[in-house]
Amino acid sequence: MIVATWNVNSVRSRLERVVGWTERARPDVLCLQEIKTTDDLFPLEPFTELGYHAEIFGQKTYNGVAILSQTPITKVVRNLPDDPEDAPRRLIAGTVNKVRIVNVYVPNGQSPESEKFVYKMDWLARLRAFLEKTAKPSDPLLLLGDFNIAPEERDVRYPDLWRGHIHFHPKEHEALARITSWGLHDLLRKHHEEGGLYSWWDYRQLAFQKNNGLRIDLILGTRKMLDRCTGVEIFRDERKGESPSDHVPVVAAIK
DNA sequence: ATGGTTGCACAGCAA
Repeated sequence: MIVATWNVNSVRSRLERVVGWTERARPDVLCLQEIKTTDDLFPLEPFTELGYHAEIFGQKTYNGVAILSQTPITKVVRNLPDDPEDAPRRLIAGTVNKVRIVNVYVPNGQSPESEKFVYKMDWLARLRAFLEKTAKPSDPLLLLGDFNIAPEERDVRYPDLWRGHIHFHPKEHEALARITSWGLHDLLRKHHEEGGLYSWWDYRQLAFQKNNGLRIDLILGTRKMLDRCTGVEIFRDERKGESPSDHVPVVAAIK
């Protein structure tokens, strides 16, 4: 089973690219973040033509997540249990081929001094509680998406410049460690020890041309998933060409 | 340190 995550930064403005990549890569499961559309305006047809089922959890203008799958998606959950009805739409979970898929778009946090950073920390704590409450570390479970956190120095091109800012802040690392300590492993690190593997480059300051990147799009898995994982790849080329997302797809193969 | 770019939606926010 091929499982992919991609923050597409608007599925409607990026439709041709997203459909084109999906057609070539043919993931069994594709988790999208920042679809930036309400459910009724999600461009479903090109995906159903490719044979995908879809569970969408969108909103106007911002955020929004979706799971596309070549096999049916069951037991769908939208947002965290303690989220109010009008909370930003950042989480959708479902079961595909007996694997629990938890697709997240973690809050950006804006800056470590902002209220939004407090919200990011709280959201991550509630995500940890959600895992505890709804799953077991012995389950076949993947937690994947845009974490807006680069785990380690080797995941950041210029760690000394990023340290203490959002995406590479000690408090974020604590919050992420709380989540992984529940029983999750960074699947990419089973197969790749090296640095320089990034999934996001800012649109500004020619960040991609200078390779000022971060690995903030992660595929975490329970022990069973770690054992079944046969490879993880980052599709760096999707940052090139006409109107790319600022993120690229990350893909895990699960036997 | 600041401001750089993109999307949505048509000003200014979020990232």
